[in-house]
Amino acid sequence: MTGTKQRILEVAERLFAERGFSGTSLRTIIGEAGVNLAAVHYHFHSKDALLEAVILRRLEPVNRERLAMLEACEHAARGGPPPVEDILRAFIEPTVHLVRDPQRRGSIFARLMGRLHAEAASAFAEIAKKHFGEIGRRFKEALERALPEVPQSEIFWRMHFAIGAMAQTLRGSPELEALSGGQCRASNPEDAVPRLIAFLAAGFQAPVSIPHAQEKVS
Amino acid sequence: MTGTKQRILEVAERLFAERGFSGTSLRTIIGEAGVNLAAVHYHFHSKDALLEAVILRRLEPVNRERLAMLEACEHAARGGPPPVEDILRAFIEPTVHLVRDPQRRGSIFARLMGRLHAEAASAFAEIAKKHFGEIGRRFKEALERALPEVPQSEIFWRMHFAIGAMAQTLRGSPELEALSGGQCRASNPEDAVPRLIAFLAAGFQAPVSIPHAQEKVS
DNA sequence: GTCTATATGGGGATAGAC
DNA sequence: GTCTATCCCCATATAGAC
Repeated sequence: MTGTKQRILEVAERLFAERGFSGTSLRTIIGEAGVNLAAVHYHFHSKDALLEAVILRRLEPVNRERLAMLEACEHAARGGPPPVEDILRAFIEPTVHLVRDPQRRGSIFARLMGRLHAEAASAFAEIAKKHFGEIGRRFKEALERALPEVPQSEIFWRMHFAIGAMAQTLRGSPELEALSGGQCRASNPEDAVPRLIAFLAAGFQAPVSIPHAQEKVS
Repeated sequence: MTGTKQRILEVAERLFAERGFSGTSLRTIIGEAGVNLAAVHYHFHSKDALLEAVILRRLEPVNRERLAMLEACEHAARGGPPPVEDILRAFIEPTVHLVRDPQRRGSIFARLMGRLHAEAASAFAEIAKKHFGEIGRRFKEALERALPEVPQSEIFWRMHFAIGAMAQTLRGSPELEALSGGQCRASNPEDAVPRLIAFLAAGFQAPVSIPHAQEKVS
């Protein structure tokens, strides 16, 4: 039966999300998945490759949907730049409302993404660089067109801040939820995403006060 | 000689920041510190306790300076609420321009804080909850006064986003720096902090569009 | 306070039978 | 494809001499 490979992927995804990559051992994974240790090395070749498989399984559809949403809102804008909110939504929503996933597995992967943004796992760093390059450029261009008054390098900074806020939201923050006394359950994407988009859109549109050397300002 | 304890603390801080907690072994630490393995267990009792010592050594002065800066800007506002920018600066700058540290050790700890915000290390979760509670409440109150038009629960959300953006900035992001072709070196606090504050201040002042149940709106 | 030596367990990976 | 058995190394932690 080849449910084995699937079960490994799903348990690994959950445990990596909960405990991090280096905090999760293959033996824990196989224990919860009820499979044999050798099966992991048979289906994937190493722990690093398992992580890569876990990520790619979700990231590729997410990135496809991101581009589709971006193109849709650009088309809707009929030549002009779409509103910043729409561009941000195209980037953020596919990560949360993951594909057409009946269970809540999407949010588990979202937590994994948020967590891996912070972890050292070199395997992830390469994957991120490889798969983020194209997406990043595409959204950067869209944001530049939508924000002609913001210099190019400042767009990078603000994308940086935005991704941090998004990653924090994806992974959740126990101490802040505790502080709010349950008023803000960041783990609930339906509550979080519209607020996040409003916050980030305002940030992107903030006036630029820091001098930027040798740049086209529009 | 008790340089041993110091050297362990400093090497551990750097390695935890670079590779994460579970990604760093005591053996790597003692190798770089040039001390004996048993010395770690003698001076600290366990790896968890070592992490706690590493964090507390920096976090307590940081939180003191945060409160001092907050009180200073509140005093300067003479009864009225201080500008949001000043409140944010009081929270962010002490993490970066750490105490009066001659070397660049401050930024190493900053990276550690950014990274640990994401890692599972239960030891850190407890420390964060304990030491963030007071600071969090204090800054939440200040932000509420400065933003009377923003409902209370929305303040929590925006603090959440802000801390995510701050943590990302503290820890740096190789893929974004690569994308920018070196235009935005997030690891350089002097460049990052003023931009981060401007971005976050705009986000905090964004108009509130999502309905908030049963709350004082001012 | 600092060392050597060692206890004890867990880690990723592989060979080879079935 | 799946299993058992095992290699080999690394992990945290401790005991006890100096």
